[in-house]
Amino acid sequence: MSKPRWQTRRVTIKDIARAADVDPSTVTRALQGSSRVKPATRDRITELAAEMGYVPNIAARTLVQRSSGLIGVVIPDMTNPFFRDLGKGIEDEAAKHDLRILITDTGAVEASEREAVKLFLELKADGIIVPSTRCTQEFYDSVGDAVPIVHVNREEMTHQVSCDMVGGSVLVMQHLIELGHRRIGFVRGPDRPGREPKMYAYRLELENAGIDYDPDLIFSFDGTLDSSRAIVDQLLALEERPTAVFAWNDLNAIAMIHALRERGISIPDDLSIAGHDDIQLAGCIDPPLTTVGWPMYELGQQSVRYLYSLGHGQTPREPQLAAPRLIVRESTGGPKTARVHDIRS
Amino acid sequence: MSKPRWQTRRVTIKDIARAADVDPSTVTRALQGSSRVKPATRDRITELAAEMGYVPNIAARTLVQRSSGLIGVVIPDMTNPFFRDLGKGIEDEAAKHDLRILITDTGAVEASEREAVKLFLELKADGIIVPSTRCTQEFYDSVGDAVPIVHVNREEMTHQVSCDMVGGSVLVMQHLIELGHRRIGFVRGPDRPGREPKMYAYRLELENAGIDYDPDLIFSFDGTLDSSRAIVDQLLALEERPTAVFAWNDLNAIAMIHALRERGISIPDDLSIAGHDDIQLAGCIDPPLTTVGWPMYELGQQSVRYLYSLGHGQTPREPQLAAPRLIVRESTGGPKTARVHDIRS
DNA sequence: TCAGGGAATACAAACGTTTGTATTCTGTCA
DNA sequence: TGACAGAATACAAACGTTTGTATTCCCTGA
Repeated sequence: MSKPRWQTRRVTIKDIARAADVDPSTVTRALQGSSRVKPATRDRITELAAEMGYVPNIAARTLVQRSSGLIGVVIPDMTNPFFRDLGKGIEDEAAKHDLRILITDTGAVEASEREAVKLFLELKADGIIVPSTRCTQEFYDSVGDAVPIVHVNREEMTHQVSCDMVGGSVLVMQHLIELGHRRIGFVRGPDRPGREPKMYAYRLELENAGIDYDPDLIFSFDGTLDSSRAIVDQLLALEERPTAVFAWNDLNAIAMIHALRERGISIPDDLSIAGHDDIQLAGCIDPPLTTVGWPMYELGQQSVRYLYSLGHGQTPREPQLAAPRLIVRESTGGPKTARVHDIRS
Repeated sequence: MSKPRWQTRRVTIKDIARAADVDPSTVTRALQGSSRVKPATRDRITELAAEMGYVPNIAARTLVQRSSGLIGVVIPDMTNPFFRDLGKGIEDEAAKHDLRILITDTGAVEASEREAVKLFLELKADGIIVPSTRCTQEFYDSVGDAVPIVHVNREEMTHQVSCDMVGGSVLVMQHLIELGHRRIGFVRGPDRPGREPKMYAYRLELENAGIDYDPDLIFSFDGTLDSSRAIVDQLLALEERPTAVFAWNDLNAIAMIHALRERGISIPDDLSIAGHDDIQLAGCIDPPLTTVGWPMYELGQQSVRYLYSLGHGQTPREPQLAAPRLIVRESTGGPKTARVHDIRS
């Protein structure tokens, strides 16, 4: 294995020190703008550093400071638009604290998530943010308190910020029930068993409306297109079909709409469909999708603030749940231009 | 600022050494499975390490090894499904070389991309992979050769692997022309001026078919929904409308289809539309979208192999262009079940 | 019994920063 | 002129690994 030409020695603080004829510690202080060094010297050093193409060595800094200034974000599926705004919120808020973010996509695989967390631990990240974890609280307990970890949308975790999932689903269910639907299908997804806020809201609102719960109307979605298709087949095979379906998310809803239309079912005339997440495409498919949206950007910011308080030994104030908004579009018989309902309207 | 309880001293190799009554160097070698340490000792140490909850400090290792075992991936828009498979390919291939990957989403902003590259440089990454860069070759020249950098889909860059963009677009154009279209619209996107393989293929095939190039049929897409909508307005305002449009990508195509239908245009009867990328949803919108797909996973693997050869001073073999496949669906009058054409069929 | 040799382990320096403390310098005031 | 304060800078240790070399140990064979 020949010596790679890439690992040629890079410019270090010592090199700059030598060039500027000062001590390395002065260079450090100059570079971090410390008032302990004379302005003239500082300028000379800064200029020299730029000139020489100095690139700080995070590893060395991390070693002595025992923290890297990095926040790790562990995402199950980065193509889910749900996480894009979250990530942006995290990044912007992190920047305010001079923190930089690094992302890992786990493909929603539990083992990858563990690997990702381990990686960030090894990197001495200042914090880790985990939306929609696949691992258990036990795992997170086991990694100890080397670093603060904040979960997103996992209310059962110790440190978390979340959307008001129940509230969002309640909005959808009330909307469907107000439209007169009595047989409402529900698609359940990869939630942790026993912790299913959407399902909880579904049953709650059925009960409030005096509608009996029918297990035949519960379908299971695993995230794949095939699974959406299978749900449609299952649904159409029912003797007494539902008149509305609350899909797991927008991708699931869109795939189901497609499969239903292929089989000659008209949306929303024969069947209403509501999604979840309000992805960008939700408004520009045919028919446009009724769905629930969330302030993910703000949630991202919140998660960093929470992390930051944890990291500084403060007890973070109880995070309030992010409020959902219902966007009524044509897939449930809504108007051509979407109508938006906040939770309080 | 109270001392964060998180930075409590962690278990180090020295701690293990003390517990096992050996020298730190022996612990290192035991942990990396060196044959220089007696199997019995090795087992004892490994066990002890696990027991004590040892987490390696990447920073320290990076410092002495002058490389972190990390590959940085700089993605313009992580929600673009185009990059998901690429990322997976990168990750899997990287794992074969004991490298781990870290992702940054730049939001397609040039300045963020520079920041991201800088970060990976500071982290002493072993390599950087940049799909669809927004920066110039000059910038990448300026960062020097601290680390190998491989670009994806930027044929003008020194080190790159790419899809056969021209070939893909040729497939689309030939398909449309074979269908009898003579007025074919083209949507141009954020390509670097002067380097527009799609545009090149568009004009090439027009010429081959003896069709005059009409600048009125060229539209511009900036990645937003509004932009797609604007294109539709512009298109419909034409005196002599196109009968087919080659969209910039699937998202653009889907948004255009929606806007067109809103205005009463029937797809594909009044207007055929072809997309680009073959995202997951392309097959399950209405009408299903004719598009071009790419072996992104393989391309991801290829990029790591390329990186690896660079990093080891080998001249990487000329990477062959990844071959496109045309998926003909209903949006250009294709059959109910998609028909797939490879470039040689 | 001892020399020789390989296996196993210990030693020590190095990686590039940061930071607490010590030192030198400069100018001011008595 | 000399003492002193404060500014500016230098010194040196430390962070946690890795790795080349040196040392110790144990066994074999003569």
